[in-house]
Amino acid sequence: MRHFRQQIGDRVASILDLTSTDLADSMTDPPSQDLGDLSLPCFQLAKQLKKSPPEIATQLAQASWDLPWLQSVDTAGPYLNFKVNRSEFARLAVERVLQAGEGWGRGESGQGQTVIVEYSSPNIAKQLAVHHLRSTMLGQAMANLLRWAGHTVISWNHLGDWGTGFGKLLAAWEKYRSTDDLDSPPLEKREDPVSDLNALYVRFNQSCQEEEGLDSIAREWFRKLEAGDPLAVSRWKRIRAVSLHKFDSIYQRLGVSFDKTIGESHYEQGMEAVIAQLQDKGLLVESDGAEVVHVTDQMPPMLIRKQDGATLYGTRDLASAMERHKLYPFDRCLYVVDAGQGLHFKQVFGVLKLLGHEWASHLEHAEFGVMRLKVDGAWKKGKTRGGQVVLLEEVLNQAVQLATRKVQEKNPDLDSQQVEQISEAVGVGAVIFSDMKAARRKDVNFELEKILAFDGETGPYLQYTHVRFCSILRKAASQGLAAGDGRLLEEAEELVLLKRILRFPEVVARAARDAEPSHLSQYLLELASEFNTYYAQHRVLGDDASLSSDRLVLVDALKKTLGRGLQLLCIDPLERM
RNA sequence: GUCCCCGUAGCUCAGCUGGAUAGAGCAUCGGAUUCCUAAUCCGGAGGUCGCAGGUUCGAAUCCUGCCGGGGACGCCA
Repeated sequence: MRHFRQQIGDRVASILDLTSTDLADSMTDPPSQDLGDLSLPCFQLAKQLKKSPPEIATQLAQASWDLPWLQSVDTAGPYLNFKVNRSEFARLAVERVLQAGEGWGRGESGQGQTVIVEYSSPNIAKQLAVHHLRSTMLGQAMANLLRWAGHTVISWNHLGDWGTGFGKLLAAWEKYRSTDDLDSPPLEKREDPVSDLNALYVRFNQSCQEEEGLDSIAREWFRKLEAGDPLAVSRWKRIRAVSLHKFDSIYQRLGVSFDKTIGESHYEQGMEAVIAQLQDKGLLVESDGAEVVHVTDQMPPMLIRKQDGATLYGTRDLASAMERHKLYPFDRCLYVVDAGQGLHFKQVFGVLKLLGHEWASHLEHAEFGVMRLKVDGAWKKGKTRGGQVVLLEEVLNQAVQLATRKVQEKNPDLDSQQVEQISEAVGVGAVIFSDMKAARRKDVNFELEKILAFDGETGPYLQYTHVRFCSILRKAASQGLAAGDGRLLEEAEELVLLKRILRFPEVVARAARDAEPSHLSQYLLELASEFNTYYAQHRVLGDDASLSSDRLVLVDALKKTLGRGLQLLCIDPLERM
């Protein structure tokens, strides 16, 4: 749509003899279609030209407008309103989309820019819970959007595979061998090894409350791991491997993948070098036996090394950022992590800046609101520690199960393989969309009933709309109907749809810029809703063959837009459901 | 106490870098299916945009203060 606004902007600039203009961006849609299809408020110009807004509007309206896709230019007080020549506009719009082909919506706003997106980043030896959905899906959608906007993206999974917690796990492995020996059956052969590991961990933690000395045993195991003790390392590696294997199976269902999966353990060797740098710059300060860096007066100091000499995850984040920048000198690096870690990232970014790294300003905490679970009637942040987690996989399975029933009921002729494939896409899509519908900063209360509601503004609604497009295209193909050029698309609802379609590239660019997938979610809902309104009023394939051909091409453009949009959100666009 | 995020209809949320009468979905009430999938569509009812100032020709949108909710604030990640 910007393409068209730009033409108006250029013409206005030449009429008024202005050189630099950003008029294309200040144009809006009039509040009603009676007033026009596009509007330029003249207040800004009034300031520049020292004339009243209505005066300028009048002057512009009286000038000659030779854009072939414009019908008329009118004023409404300070507003300059344009009416589009529907036939010509439609022809040009359709042409634009179809020429772009599979690359429709692709932008060049990110050309030549490298972006790292860190997301998901689960801890190994723990199951993925529903709340992991947030970082995982938001991050994957951001990566997709940034790529589609032209950036070079490196998607990054910063695995939590290091820390004193693993000392506990290794201690538990040893302690409970008589009741649950992880070597028989071996971890790798078990049905759900991660769940077994998690159970062992929880059990150990509970014992810590009652039994004295378990903590020091756990610390000792972590020390062994750090020192490279063969048994500790081999068990840790096995734990890591089975965890990754499990994660991958879920990532695959969600359409999630990473260019880099690097655990915190990777940075362990680099810790001393980081600390040396901080020391050289005179930033490291002793405080209560620990070592800290004072970032600014606005925030508490960042803890670098504990009293016992061990480093913390923040120190590893410093090392990680520096290594990343060496490998891929990025223009942006997004951390898709919950808002609760705001201070932590401020400290990390601040320390990097103190170290003299210019690129510290390229680091962004793409924060999101927490997911709360209902615990004893109150909404609480879901935590693994106390048990009480809802497993992501179980939520997916429940959604798919419900979708299966629905698909079978609506479409009894499908064979079982089709039902399975469609249900998976609908169920998983519903879960994914429910997580990305609202702005990422909003906290979300986990309500299974709402996720499983397939009516209204939901993933299934979008997929259903896509299915309608496909049905029409299938039917047209079976009739051998050719695509038209769009010049007969003169209905008001058709203009609404064409304008909506043309905004797609702008929406992608904005969503990428703001790291805000919900911009796309909202856009797709509007597109679907406008189409369904149209669909209820007009027949696409009717008696008039040439009109049908033109409407067909509109449906094709809609399908390209919605289909691509769904893919960017990791939702599978379906042919039937 | 300090800092961060949020506060729009009964509930869940849109509202783009300020622009012409604040929009959806759910729930509720009433309608639509000979015809491209009714997982849909149409209509009714429902709002002092938390409150008070300020900036501006113009504020739900920007600034300040207050209130309410959530979160973070040193040896977990």
